[in-house]
Amino acid sequence: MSVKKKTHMAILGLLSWQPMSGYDIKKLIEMGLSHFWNESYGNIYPTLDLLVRDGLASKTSSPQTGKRKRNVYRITERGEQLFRDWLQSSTEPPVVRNELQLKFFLSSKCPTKTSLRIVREYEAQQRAALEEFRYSEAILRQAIQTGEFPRDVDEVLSCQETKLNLKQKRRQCKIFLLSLRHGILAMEARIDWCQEVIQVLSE
Amino acid sequence: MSVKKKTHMAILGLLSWQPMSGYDIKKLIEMGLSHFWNESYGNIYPTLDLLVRDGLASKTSSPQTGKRKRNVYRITERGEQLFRDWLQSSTEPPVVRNELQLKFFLSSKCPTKTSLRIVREYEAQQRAALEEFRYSEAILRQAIQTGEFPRDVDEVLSCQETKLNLKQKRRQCKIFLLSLRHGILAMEARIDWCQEVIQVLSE
DNA sequence: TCAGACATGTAAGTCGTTACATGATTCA
DNA sequence: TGAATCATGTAACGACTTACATGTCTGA
Repeated sequence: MSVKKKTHMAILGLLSWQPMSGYDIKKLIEMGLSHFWNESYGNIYPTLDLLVRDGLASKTSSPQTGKRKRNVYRITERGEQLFRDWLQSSTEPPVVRNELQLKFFLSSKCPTKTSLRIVREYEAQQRAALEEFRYSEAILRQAIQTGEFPRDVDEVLSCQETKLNLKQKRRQCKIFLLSLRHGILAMEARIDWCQEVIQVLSE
Repeated sequence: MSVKKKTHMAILGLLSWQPMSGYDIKKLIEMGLSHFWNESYGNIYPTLDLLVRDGLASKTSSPQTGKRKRNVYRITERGEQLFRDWLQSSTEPPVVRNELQLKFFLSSKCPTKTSLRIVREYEAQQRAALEEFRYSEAILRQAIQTGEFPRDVDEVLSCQETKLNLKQKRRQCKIFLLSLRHGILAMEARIDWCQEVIQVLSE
């Protein structure tokens, strides 16, 4: 059993926090991971089946009286083991395909204003995204300081099985924040780059 | 004819510089674009066929006497048009999947040293890549100042069809350099992030 | 002469998304 | 009552990559 399919590991990692349904997983990723990871339903549901097939997770259908049908998945011992192995394993740098950079590069034979338009669009996108990120950042910083976790953050952090104490929660929240910081620093660097381009090409 | 398949546009854009073979395209990408774009042979050759089929490029087989077989592709008027349309079109931000960030995020329930190991590996990777980039940067800066273009850079920039003058070459070289700068700024930001993580998690 | 670059291509597989299909429950 | 959200799934397609297959030319 090699450690390679990333979706498997992503889902396993989330299940290692708490048992969840496919729907939960999707929502969780949308809420807090979308700036570095994304999954579609069409990928999540089949993967959950495979995890069960391979004994890495177990499925509990819960059509409890009056309740909606819900398939809750729980990570198994083997699943935990595989996940830990993957966490330890080295990470190959991804093969990049950045369409905007491609456009910019290929604009070299066009008029300068073409290059500039491309870069300005990029800058606007980055600035807009950065604003949202900074907002989330402020909320998280507050939460870490005060110990008062906003509803949605708490949902992500909370775990019915093993009640987390405040210290554990704070640590998780810190990681959460640092993940966000990666996005923020990356965006700031991109905006700096845009400024540099505009300056150099305007000479 | 919509503007969507990125590989088509990447190849069209390179052909807009000068006629090339599939092999040339691959080498060119490996040499100068790999930090923001990549293509495999298994993608390039079929795409070239499609471009010809759609009238966006023309193929000239040249098994000239004594020469090796070589299929050279030339962009057509329609191809140029489509490429320009694509350059003008807006660029959607890519759906990201960053395995390292995923690992870091999912390490939040593990011991701190697990998170730290992940980040330190990342930092080492970035520093190694940065060093190479800085080297290329120095060469390009020199070239722009002196007007003396190194062999491989010149190969990328040169164009048998329409001889470029020094000014045009310098502009292309600037774009080349600025593309590199994007990579450099991104890497520096990532290294900064690693430092921040190490500091915060060591408290 | 033979390794390594040059050169082209295909078939199978990987890994994912989009669109579709279905239906229950909640709440305004 | 009907829109929104909850919830699960599948089939078709998309956009590649990898591995394979094949052969040529060049220069040490």
